[in-house]
Amino acid sequence: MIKSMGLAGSIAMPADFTPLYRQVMEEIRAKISSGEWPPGHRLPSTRDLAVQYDISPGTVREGVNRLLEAGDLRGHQGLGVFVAERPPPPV
Amino acid sequence: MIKSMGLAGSIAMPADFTPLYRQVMEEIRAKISSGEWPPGHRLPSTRDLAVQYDISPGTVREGVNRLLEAGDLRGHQGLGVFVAERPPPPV
DNA sequence: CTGGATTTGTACGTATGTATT
DNA sequence: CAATACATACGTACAAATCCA
Repeated sequence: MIKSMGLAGSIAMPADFTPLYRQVMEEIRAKISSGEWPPGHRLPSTRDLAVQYDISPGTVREGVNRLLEAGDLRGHQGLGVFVAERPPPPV
Repeated sequence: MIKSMGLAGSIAMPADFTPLYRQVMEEIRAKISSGEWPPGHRLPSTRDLAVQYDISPGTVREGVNRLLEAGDLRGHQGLGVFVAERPPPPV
């Protein structure tokens, strides 16, 4: 689950803070690794993910963009974002 | 050089259109490859690059973010963005 | 065939927080 | 303390592609 922690206006930021967009990446990668979202699976729309996580669409997009760049996901305009058929090559 | 081509309001979009943020990535990678920006070199600030390219800071950031993720660049808050000392591992 | 709805992709803008000089 | 610069988060707008009634 993604917790925004109410950063704005908070007194102190925890040392182990993980940015929301990175939490999004972790959530998605976890679902892929666990098999909940197998290769070819279509993800919920950006807007739906934003509603689910209670964060802005732009922040979801930020995380998804990096997974697209990394090769974990494949995006198709008008269709959706899908789990890559072949996992990205390890570093 | 980055040319925005005046997308908004244009009659037709060229088939070989490359997004502005990708042109930014190419420009930066070209300067790194050519040796103009060697490892450890500090890049101009995001704002300065935006002025140079005549695009918005957010779009520069979009390209820089992906190069940071890919390992080509290293960012340091309050300091700037630097060419990575060691090039990212090839895919 | 046409038009609307949906969804990704791109671009821009604003605000705030954090780190360094 | 002030200025600079990156990092994050949110928001808006429009274009392009797809699907479907």
